Amino acid sequence: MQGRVLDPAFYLEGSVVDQARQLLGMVLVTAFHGGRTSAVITETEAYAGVADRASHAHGGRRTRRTEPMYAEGGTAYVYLCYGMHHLFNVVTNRRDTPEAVLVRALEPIEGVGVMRVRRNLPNGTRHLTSGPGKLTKALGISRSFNGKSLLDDEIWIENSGMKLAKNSIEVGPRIGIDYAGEDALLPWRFSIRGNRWVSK
DNA sequence: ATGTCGATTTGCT
DNA sequence: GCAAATCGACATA
Repeated sequence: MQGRVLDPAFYLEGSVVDQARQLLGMVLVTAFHGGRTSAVITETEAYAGVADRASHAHGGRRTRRTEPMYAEGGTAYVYLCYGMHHLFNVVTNRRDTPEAVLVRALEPIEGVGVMRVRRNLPNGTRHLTSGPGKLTKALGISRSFNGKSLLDDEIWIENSGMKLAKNSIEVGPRIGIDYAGEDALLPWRFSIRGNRWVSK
């Protein structure tokens, strides 16, 4: 299944909610000295910039940590969550418009052996990449990837060309953002219906 | 199958 | 200090 690198224009046009939905079915690839790994994006969430109370950039908050969210669409935003998990986001929109898509789950394609080693799960298991903290570990995404361009050759996204039917996309509220008040109810979480590789 | 809890660091108050 | 875009270990049923 040979995909094409996603057109840079994808990251710049349209709303982040649409982009989160469209990223389902696309393939996230990492390639560096530790090996090459790739996996289908099966679950995403949209974080819609300064107006979204769940977003790290809410109200224009701009710190060392959130700085990559303000970069041009097509940049990686990787941050440490709960002091131990790296979470990977795809930054979208123009510079200084801080929107991002959190990638919450993947279905492995290439490099399953490497993923097992990185995750320290020697035996067959379905939990390799079914969560936002797990998938970064499996693909070797640490904070050194923070701010990297997705148009470069260490981490990028390929468009498989597969078009998902509307009824094969499951929609719901985002996870773990109870602090966001009413915005916690927004239907901005997307996953491939029936796919086993989604978070719990 | 479901529930509780500890880990561990960053960024705010 | 405290809560956080989480995970895995362990307990109980």
